[in-house]
Amino acid sequence: MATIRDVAHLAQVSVSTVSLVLRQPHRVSPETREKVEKAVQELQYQPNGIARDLRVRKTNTIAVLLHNLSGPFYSELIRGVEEAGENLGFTTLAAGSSKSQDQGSLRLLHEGRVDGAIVLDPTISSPVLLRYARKTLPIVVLDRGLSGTLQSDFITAVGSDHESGGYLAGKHLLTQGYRRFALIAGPVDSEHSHLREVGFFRALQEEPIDVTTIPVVHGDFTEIGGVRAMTMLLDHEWSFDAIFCANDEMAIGAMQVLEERHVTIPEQVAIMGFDDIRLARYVNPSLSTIHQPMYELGISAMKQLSRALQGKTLIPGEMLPVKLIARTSTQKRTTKVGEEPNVS
Amino acid sequence: MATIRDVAHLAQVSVSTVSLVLRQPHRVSPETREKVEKAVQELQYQPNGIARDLRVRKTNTIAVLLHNLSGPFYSELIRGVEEAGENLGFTTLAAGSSKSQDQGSLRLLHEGRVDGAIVLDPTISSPVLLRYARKTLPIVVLDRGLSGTLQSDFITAVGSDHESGGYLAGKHLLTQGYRRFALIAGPVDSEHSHLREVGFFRALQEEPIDVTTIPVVHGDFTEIGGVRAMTMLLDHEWSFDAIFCANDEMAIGAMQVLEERHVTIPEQVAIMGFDDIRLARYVNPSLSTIHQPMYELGISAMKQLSRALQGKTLIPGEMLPVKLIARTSTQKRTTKVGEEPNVS
DNA sequence: CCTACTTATCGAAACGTTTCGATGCTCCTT
DNA sequence: AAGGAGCATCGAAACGTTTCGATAAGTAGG
Repeated sequence: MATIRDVAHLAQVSVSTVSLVLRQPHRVSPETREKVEKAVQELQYQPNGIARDLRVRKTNTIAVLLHNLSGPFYSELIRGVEEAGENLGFTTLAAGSSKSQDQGSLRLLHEGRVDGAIVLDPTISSPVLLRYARKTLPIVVLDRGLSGTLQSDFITAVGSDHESGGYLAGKHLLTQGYRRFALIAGPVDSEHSHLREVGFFRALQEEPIDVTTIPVVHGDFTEIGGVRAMTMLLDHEWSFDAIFCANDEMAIGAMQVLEERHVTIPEQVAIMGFDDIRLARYVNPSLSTIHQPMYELGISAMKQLSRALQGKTLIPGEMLPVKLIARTSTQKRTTKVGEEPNVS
Repeated sequence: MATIRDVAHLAQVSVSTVSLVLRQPHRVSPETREKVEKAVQELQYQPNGIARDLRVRKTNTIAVLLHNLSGPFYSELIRGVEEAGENLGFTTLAAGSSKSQDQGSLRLLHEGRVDGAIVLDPTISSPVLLRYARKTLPIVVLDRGLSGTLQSDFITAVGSDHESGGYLAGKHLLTQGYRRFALIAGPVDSEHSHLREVGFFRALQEEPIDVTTIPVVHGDFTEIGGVRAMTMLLDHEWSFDAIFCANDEMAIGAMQVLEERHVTIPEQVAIMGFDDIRLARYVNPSLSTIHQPMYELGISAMKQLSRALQGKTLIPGEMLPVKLIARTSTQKRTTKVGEEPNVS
């Protein structure tokens, strides 16, 4: 690889002049500029970004840390980050996180290879993030909780309004005429699941419905977890006419069990998910759910980061609105189904 | 941020000694080692990766270039790359590619920020890649063609065996008893689609079946493209009892049209896709397809890269076997359907 | 014609590491 | 006791840029 020195030599000028031509062409006379440009061409010179970064102490790069790059769930979100980043002049890197700290994505942070980070990986603990965050490395956590209070001025969260989502789900099921509910929640320690549950119950209580009689079983956010949860619910002969699942994956698992047991959806039981993953539209019946504004979340996160890098103060914790997506799994009950819609 | 100089100062040793402690601890006496380690702790010293990279002219980082990070299709593949990379001591970065060349992912390549690249993005042209590839920056293209002959020793391809995939699909439909075929291909310039088609026809000719009478319509690999293609096929009143689609997305689009028109699958028409995307298992009826070994492809690509970086020569063009996934969309025809399975 | 200002170019320092060869020491061998 | 080997430590150069202050040359004003 040719260096700036080689170019300078070939063009018979100093190294600094070459640099000047590259960065502020107007400051150099047309003749020398041309000489230099010719040399650059001839040598196919490409400035070394690493050297540049070292010198200017800035990389114009931000990292997106994912649990694994596998999540189809996050694709829209990343697209938002990337697009906003491009407009703002940043290169976006995505990295999955590996177990060891000295390798993989965390290396990007502590070795100063990026100017900022957007963290989606729930397996990276808040204390760890807190340790890395600093003026020259602001961090935005996205779609995940930030357990404990945040001491740092250089870290913030953006996410969607899970509580409202739960509320929307509850309201929807109520207006559709359902009255006897069951809940398949996420892991107990999932803040998101908890918020969705809280919102859901808030809606029911407005009716009012006695929420203490509603069975709640905790799944693990996976399809198979949904299968297990639903099986349990059914085996214990709980009665209900609508199920709210804390995410779509579990809802889909639950639907499979219902189908096997010849329980019709939505006639006998309505089912509602959360997230609006792609699959939701395609399962049979199509799954009603709550849509999170993934793309907008990405944009928003990137903007926050950019603000922070300009030295502005971070906005503490942004929350974006979600949207109800009504599909057939919660279609209004036909009156012919002979069950009284009574409370509890 | 503390630098190595600060550490040296605090520990009362030279800079080089600190470096030695960090890289080859055994070469320094226990006493000084301890002094240095204490200073490192106290200052929370983290070596600057950029400076290190500049000095040693190596980044231990490889880039995965995607068209957009959105592809759920590629998640398994990236997982393979990442895992293999981790074992080999590389950090993996994924980057979507943007339009401008000076920004985004290509910057990683020409500015020397990575030691190698795995390219999945079909929008990056082969000449461009050819220009970047060199001894110190080997490139592996994955799951995409490499148009034209390859002059470079530093670039290679790994992909799956699309021709065999097509063949497998053809064979499968034949053994299931189908005899009158139609084809929904990809874009005309898609090498993959072409290979799949070739393989498919090879299978049919073994029967033998006169392939010249088989209608082929070109889609664009999208769901909506599948809808259009299927509509066309139906409107022109072609008769067929099985359709091979060059990918699952289009197959799913096609299925929607069939359902609307009350054509039953697989009784009246069987349908077969390619790729085995997640959705394939969930559509109704579930879609028979050809599975590509995405994870293995990722592993393989990473290994190639690692070989190249060790100065070994690249293996020219690896091709991994695919697998038939038979589901209900091609279920064996029941004999009661009164159509003679005649040739042509 | 001298001074003051502007413009074009340059040299050198700096960014934070790693690594090579040099410098002392200590200890062993003969 | 002299010489050599081996070890611990160090100084300095190098990686490839950018940028600051200096210098030289040219221009304008009085």
